[in-house]
Amino acid sequence: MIDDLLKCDHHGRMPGDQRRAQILQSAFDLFSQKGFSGTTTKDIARRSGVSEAMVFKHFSSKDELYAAILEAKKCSEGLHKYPWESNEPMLAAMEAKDDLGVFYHFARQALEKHQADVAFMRLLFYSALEEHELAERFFGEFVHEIYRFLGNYIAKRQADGAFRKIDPRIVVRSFLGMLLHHSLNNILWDRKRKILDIDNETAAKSFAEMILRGAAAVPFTAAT
Amino acid sequence: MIDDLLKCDHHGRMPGDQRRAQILQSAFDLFSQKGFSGTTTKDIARRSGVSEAMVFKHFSSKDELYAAILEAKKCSEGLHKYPWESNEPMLAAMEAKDDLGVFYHFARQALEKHQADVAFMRLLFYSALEEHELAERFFGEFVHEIYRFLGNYIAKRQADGAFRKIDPRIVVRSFLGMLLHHSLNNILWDRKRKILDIDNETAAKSFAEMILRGAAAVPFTAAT
DNA sequence: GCAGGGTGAGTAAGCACTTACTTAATGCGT
DNA sequence: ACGCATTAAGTAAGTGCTTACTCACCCTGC
Repeated sequence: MIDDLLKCDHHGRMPGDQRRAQILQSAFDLFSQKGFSGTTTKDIARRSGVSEAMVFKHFSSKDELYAAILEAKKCSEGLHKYPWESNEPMLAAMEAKDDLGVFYHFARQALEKHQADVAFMRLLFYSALEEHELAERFFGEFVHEIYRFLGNYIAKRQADGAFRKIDPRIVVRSFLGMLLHHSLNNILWDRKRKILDIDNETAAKSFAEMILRGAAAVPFTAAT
Repeated sequence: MIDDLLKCDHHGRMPGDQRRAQILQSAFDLFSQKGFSGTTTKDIARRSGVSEAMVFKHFSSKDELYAAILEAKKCSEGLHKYPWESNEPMLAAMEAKDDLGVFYHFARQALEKHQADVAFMRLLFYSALEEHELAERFFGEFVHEIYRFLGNYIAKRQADGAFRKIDPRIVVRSFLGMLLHHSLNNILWDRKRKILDIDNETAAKSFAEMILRGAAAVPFTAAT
């Protein structure tokens, strides 16, 4: 996640930066599993293979450790921050006004990301419930930008006459709802996929088609 | 919630049942605010206006207190458990094969319930993250039943030729996604309604129309 | 030889939970 | 209507353990 080099379960000494990253990673794993108040600094130390004192040599408090995780995540996300960054197929579809393609590739990227980063999703949920200000800001900025970006595209396509008259933010909310709820089911409530077991491609395709039919001005006919 | 009589901040003695209910309510409020491990038995006692020992006279452990909350909720929900119980307009719409009415009244009831019971929603989220077995069972049964009920209706309407060929569970997932995500925004991430501020009627209407256009066999035309 | 990674053994406060005890209500026989 | 036993509501002050956090002091590789 943060740094793959730290995987070596090195018994002896370790450069400071590397040990710091390892502690960060251990804390991340544990916070995402058991929440902030459900995780002890002793647990974090044990998982990092060091004494508790080392944790406090790198981070002055448990709270600071939490803040450092979010800071690290914010940076490490980098180019992959939004589902349209480094998503060439989606940007190409936007250019070509291929609405189904736009929604499909957006959905695909989002679902893959949720699946690849279950721990981070859990952490975000915990911090939303615990009302950690940093997480709230993180989520606020991120979601706001998605509404802006997708909303703009929808408004433009409404002007083209492709989409019916409806508040674009409602379309975005519906679409994100499908994606997030699907991921939430897979992460939290139905991890065994007992209710619905479909792969990301099928899900992305279904949700894209659903939202497109839902928002289209003229009856939509599937390519297949 | 559990019992309104307990509102009296009665300084002196109180009948056992009443005090028990009061402690249950305090614990419910605190668990939903700060999670299970974020809440102390001392907090619960203070909020109930009694000593910690009283908490343990009524409930043998913190875990049992948690279980008692879920048990109490399970019963108190009663007739209002599912969004179609005591929802005459929706059942009437089903009878009349008024698909828009079915989705609208379902959505309306669900959104109202989420809004009225924010604390319970938070508690369910916490317990999903904390993987409390009782909460998982609670959620599993509930969601499973919703998929069965709505899925059946959709399958029947597919047989009528009203809905296109698509796995009904995907339609249900899309629809529940819209509703839950909308409530989640209002409860957790966008409590100030900065991104999207619409009332439940508008939301229910929009989502119902969206899912119906998304799933309909023939192009849907709105009544308005 | 010394900077910096690393620790063992703390500390004070907080945790879930218990014990030994006091106080207020409720019968109930006379 | 009274005294008195019984019971239930309530608590102060613990129990042993865990928590976040500290400090004095080792090593070891360069």
